[in-house]
Amino acid sequence: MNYWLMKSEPHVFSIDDLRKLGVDGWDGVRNYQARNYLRQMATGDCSIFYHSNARPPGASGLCRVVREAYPDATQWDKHSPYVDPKSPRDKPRWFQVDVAFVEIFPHFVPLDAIKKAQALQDMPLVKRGNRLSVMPLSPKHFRVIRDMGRKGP
DNA sequence: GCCAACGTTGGC
DNA sequence: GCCAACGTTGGC
Repeated sequence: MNYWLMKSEPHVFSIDDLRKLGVDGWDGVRNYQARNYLRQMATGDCSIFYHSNARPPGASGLCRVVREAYPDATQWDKHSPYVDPKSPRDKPRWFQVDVAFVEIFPHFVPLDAIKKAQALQDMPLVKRGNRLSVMPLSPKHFRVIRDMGRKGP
């Protein structure tokens, strides 16, 4: 069982949107390293749902991988903002997984609090210049953020 | 293969 | 809106 953190801009897709849908495809990832992480995900893996470009940014809840990586159809959709005309049909560049809603944290965990938590100092998220939208978490980091979200400060 | 120009991310 | 830190692109 692996743990992840996945970023979404809540004005595009929020944890509340996922709650309403139950399950949704995590498409639109257009960074090779993030794509590689998507391909490492296994059914049952748990992920922190992180709200980026928000006020404040932070961890809003949990989701779970329910379908492993398969080609992201938006790469061939001319009308999609995520279209990639150079991606070959027979050798797709971009992949997505499907995730299911698990929970919304009763206590949203702002980035600020993540930065202040002693146990989270070595997380990739708080390292300078990290812009990855999908990243692995250690079990400890996952647990600490989850517990902050459930119990509050 | 180098690297300048350009585009994107995302916190502030 | 600003800008640091990247990643990507394309000319050479």
